[in-house]
Amino acid sequence: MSPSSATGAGSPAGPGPVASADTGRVTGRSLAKASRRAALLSAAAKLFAERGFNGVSIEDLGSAAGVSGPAVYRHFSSKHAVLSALLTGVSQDLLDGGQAVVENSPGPEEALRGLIEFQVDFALRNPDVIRVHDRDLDSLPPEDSQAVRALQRAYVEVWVAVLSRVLPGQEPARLRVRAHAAFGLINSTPHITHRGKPVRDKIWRRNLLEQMAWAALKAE
Amino acid sequence: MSPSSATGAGSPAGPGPVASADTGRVTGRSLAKASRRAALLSAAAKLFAERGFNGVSIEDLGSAAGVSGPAVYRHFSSKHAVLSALLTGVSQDLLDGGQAVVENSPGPEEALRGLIEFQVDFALRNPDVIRVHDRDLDSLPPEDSQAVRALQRAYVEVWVAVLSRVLPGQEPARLRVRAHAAFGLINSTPHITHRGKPVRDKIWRRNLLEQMAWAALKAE
DNA sequence: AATTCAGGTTAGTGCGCATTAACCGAATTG
DNA sequence: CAATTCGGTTAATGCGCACTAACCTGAATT
Repeated sequence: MSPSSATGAGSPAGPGPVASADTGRVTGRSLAKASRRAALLSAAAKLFAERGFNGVSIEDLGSAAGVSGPAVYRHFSSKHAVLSALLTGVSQDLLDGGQAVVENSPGPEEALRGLIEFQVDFALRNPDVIRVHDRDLDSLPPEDSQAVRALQRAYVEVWVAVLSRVLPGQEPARLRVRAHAAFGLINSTPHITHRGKPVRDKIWRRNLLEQMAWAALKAE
Repeated sequence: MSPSSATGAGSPAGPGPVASADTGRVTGRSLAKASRRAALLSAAAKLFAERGFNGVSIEDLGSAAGVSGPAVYRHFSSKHAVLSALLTGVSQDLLDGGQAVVENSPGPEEALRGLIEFQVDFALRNPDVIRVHDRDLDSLPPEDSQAVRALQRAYVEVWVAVLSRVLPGQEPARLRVRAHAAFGLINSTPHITHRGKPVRDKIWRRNLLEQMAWAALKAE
């Protein structure tokens, strides 16, 4: 439910997870702060997914995390910064995870399988974040959204690199369309999910999506 | 570029395209009015796609259609009504088109092929509307969005009915996931499209998406 | 123990923007 | 050729909401 990493980007550049601002000490306060931050991001994922970025007020956000209103500004410099942190975190996780999958795979076919499984797993586990990402990325001020887009592009290129070894001789542009199509296919389930209820983890759904993605990517 | 039908829903229930409100006469004014309305819907599709429903003001909308500000209220009862008309129109078009395709097909395989081609064609021609539909459907007040969702569901059921003849014996729930996945795949291209520029109609793109969709739907 | 500081709180404040009011001139109508 | 209706205009109006101010309290630091 909660985004796994989602560090950085709250204050200008967080020195590391869980540490007091000036001294590097790990105090009781810094722990509390970190968990507040996490709670805020988690609430944000849920609320933004349900009602959209503009449908959620700072007050909503705060009280969903147990504090109320402007306390949010002790953790994020603006409402946009919350969204930014959320999307940056998730994009980074995807990129890291994708790279790890490829590195640990003996060959391109296995890598592609691994990427598919990874993406399906991610989409089924975090439908909220997927939805927010699809819908509200453009709500960010350009400079913020560029960072997210850069991560996104890098992730796509991970896929394209693998695809170019599985389907040698295909133009990169074609491969990029293939990758995007696969994302669209795999990420389609959040649209079925009815308003925020966690998708019950039917295994057949996971398998079906994997089969379809594989078939689509290898088509022709 | 402009949505094809998109009648109805402006005033409570438009009696028919292009006719003076009270008398059924086709006067010069009613023509002008109809074209204003069309211009507004077209502008709305473009602007909403670029900036999102909440990123577009009534003023923006009006001036993009050559009139300014509150004149919009002479054609739509509210900003939401504009979005509603847009999405209702497009959903109706899809449903009608899908049903027509199925009716004119000799058998299930041809019907499925036809549906795929129809959807790909639509997605490549109207990326704006696809994007608005994906992103801003939840910005509507519940009673409006239900109408759109109903049309959407009906369209999905057209696909499911065809799929159940192509893949006999599969549970409807599985087929529904397949249909949604196919939509996700096919509708993925608007996400590549860079900010409103019309997608140059590369044929290979169309063919590739059709191949992938077909492969995905028949997978396993 | 005295001091600092960080995270909360509750009141503003100000702006953007949807919607409404009041008014106009030209097409439609009888 | 009056009377009317309609689509347009510009000027309020009012609300929702992001953000700021001022203040409070208790943990961290010394």
